Amino acid sequence: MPRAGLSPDAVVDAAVAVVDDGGPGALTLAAVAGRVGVATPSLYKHVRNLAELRHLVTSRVLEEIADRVAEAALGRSGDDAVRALMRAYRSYVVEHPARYGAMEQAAAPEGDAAAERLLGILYGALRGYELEGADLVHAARCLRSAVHGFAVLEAAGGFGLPADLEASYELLITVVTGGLSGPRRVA
Amino acid sequence: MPRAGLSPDAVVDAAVAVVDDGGPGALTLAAVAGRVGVATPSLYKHVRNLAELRHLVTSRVLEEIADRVAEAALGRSGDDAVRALMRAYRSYVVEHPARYGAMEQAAAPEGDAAAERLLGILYGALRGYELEGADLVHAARCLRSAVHGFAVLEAAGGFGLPADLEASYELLITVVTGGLSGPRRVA
DNA sequence: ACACTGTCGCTAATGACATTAGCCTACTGG
DNA sequence: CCAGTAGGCTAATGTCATTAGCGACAGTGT
Repeated sequence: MPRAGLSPDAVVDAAVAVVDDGGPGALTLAAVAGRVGVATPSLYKHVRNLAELRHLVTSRVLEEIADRVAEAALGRSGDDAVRALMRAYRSYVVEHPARYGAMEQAAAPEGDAAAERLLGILYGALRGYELEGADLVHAARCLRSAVHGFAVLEAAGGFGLPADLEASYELLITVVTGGLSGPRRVA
Repeated sequence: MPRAGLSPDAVVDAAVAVVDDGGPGALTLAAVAGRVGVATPSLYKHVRNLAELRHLVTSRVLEEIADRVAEAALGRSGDDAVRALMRAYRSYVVEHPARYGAMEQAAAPEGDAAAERLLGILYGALRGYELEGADLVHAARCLRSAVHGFAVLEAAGGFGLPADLEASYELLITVVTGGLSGPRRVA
């Protein structure tokens, strides 16, 4: 038997592919093994178990989002940065709804590097608003809620007709930028 | 063997209880059967399968949220109504995070009555803003995104420290009400 | 009282998965 | 060339969902 030449990364690649066709529910070790042409137990040489594989998948997805969002926000600041970030975020979800949905099954591990990075980018985009301490934290949470909420609903088909989703999202962007840049200090 | 006196509703009750302790991942037919003191296959007399049970659970949760939110918004209008609605929504999530999380595994069936009702309440709360047609739809989507996004993140422990979540949510309320009542027509 | 019928619960069996144990062999460094 | 390890495999176990088929109990109409 020739070696399959697997690696943890290759397993995650395959897992992502499985999710892409078939949706989050299709992510099983059997499916991944089948895709890379290996018996199911062989995967355990590269991945601790299904739970870990799921975490690796969400880390991968977070990395991809962070890459895209970082590039979009690069060289921008204030409302402009937040707008670009939000649009880039959604563009990922629109392109890979199944991947985004896959994250629901395994939250990012505490202290996950990709999650931290994405969060950092988000804080960076808010820098232009000159928020301090707790206010900055609150603003970041609002931004996350808005972006993630829309993403989850759209990825899951939670909105009725897909029509005009762009316009809805533009409104959300307006609401968020308007609300976070305007009224400081809400307590 | 004395009858257990089950019914679809009773099965959903038990399923919700299973989710409450144990989290969404603990929802299995075996666990539900054990809780009501019945063999697993007996559940099929009341529920088509696990997928349907999950849907029934999400309908139940949506009903509970709709009840709470409807009462909160009753007799209020405009920003006041939206504020009350948002606070009531989150209060449910804080009390029953596992139930809320359980909805991720089974989106509301197309045309689900509870989902429609909740959506209707939401539209009702926005009535005070005098939005028309597409603008109203966009506003509703923004409201849903914000509320659901925050809820998902909080229920999943997605925010770091739980500290000050109240303040963060109040900011979100301010952002949403400010953004939706102010600038009509964003196109 | 009594048979009748359908409802509801049970046991047995099947099949998909995850996971573990233990074996065997292809590479890799000396 | 040789040894050791990494990476694959088969076999076995346990949990679950799901289906099939069996029996008992409750309510109905006589």
